[in-house]
Amino acid sequence: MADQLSTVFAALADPTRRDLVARLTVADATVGELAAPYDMTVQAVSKHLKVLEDAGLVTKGRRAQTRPVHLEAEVFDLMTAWIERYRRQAEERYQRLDVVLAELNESEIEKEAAS
Amino acid sequence: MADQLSTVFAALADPTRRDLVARLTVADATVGELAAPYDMTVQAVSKHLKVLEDAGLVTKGRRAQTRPVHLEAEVFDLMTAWIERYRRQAEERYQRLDVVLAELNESEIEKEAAS
DNA sequence: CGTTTATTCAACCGATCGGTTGAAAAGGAA
DNA sequence: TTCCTTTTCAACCGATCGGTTGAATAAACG
Repeated sequence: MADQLSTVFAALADPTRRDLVARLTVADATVGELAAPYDMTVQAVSKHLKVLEDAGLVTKGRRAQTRPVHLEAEVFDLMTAWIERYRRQAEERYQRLDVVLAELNESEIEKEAAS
Repeated sequence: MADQLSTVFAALADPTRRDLVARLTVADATVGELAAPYDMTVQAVSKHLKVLEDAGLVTKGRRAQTRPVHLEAEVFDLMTAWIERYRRQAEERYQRLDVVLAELNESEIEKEAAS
C-alpha cells in the first residue's frame, strides 16, 4: 500500500470525508447515522468510512448489528508534523534571503559612501 | 473546480509532489532541475507542477526559456487551520468526556461512602 | 535565418475513484 | 426458526489520475 501520509492526505481530499471527520469530532456515530444527511446510498458512505479507516483516521467498534465509528485524532499529528516541518524550512529560507538582501544593501551603501 | 482545501490535500497526497514541495523549501528551481532526480519524463513532472500550481502551492516565473518554480507557503495555513480546528474540537470533546467520567467516578465514590 | 534548449499541449493507456445496484453476512426480535 | 435491521461485499460504470510518446511553442545562440 501507499505510505500513511499519502493515504491520510488522499482521505481528506474528499469533502464528504472531511465532513464525516468534522461530525465525528462531536460524537461517535453509526454508519447509518453518518449516512443519513447525504444524498447518496449508505454503501457509498460505508466505502468512504473504509477509506478513513485505512488511513487510520477512524476505527469501528461493534455493538449489536451496528458499528459505532470513532475518530482517531492522533493521526492529525502526522500531517501537522509534515506541514510544519516544511513551513519552518521555507520560513528559514526567507530569513536567509532577508540576510542576503540586507548584506547586499549594506555593500550598496558602502559603494555609495565610497563614491 | 473543487474547493481549494480539496485540491491542496489532493496535491499533497502524491509522494512525488510532496518531494517537490520539500525541495522547493530549500530554493526555487526550474522545471528541468526539478525533474532531473526522478525516474520519469519531464512532461510528467511538468504535470505534477501544474497540479501544485492549481492548488496555489506554487507559482512559476519566466526567465529566458526557463520557468523558475517558487513555493507559496501561505497555502499551508489553510490546511493547518482545518486540521487544528477539528483537532481542537476533538480534544474538547475528550475533555468533556473526562468531566463526565470524573463525575461518574465521584458518584461512585459517594455510593462507596454511603454504603 | 536555422538550431538548440526548456517547457507545455494533446492524445492515449491502464489503474484508481466515487458512485450505483444487488446480494450476502451477522445480530437482535417475533 | 423466520424476519428485520445494519453493514459489507461484489460487480459494474463513467471520470479522473499518473504516466507515456509525439508534436507545438518560445526564447536564446550560431
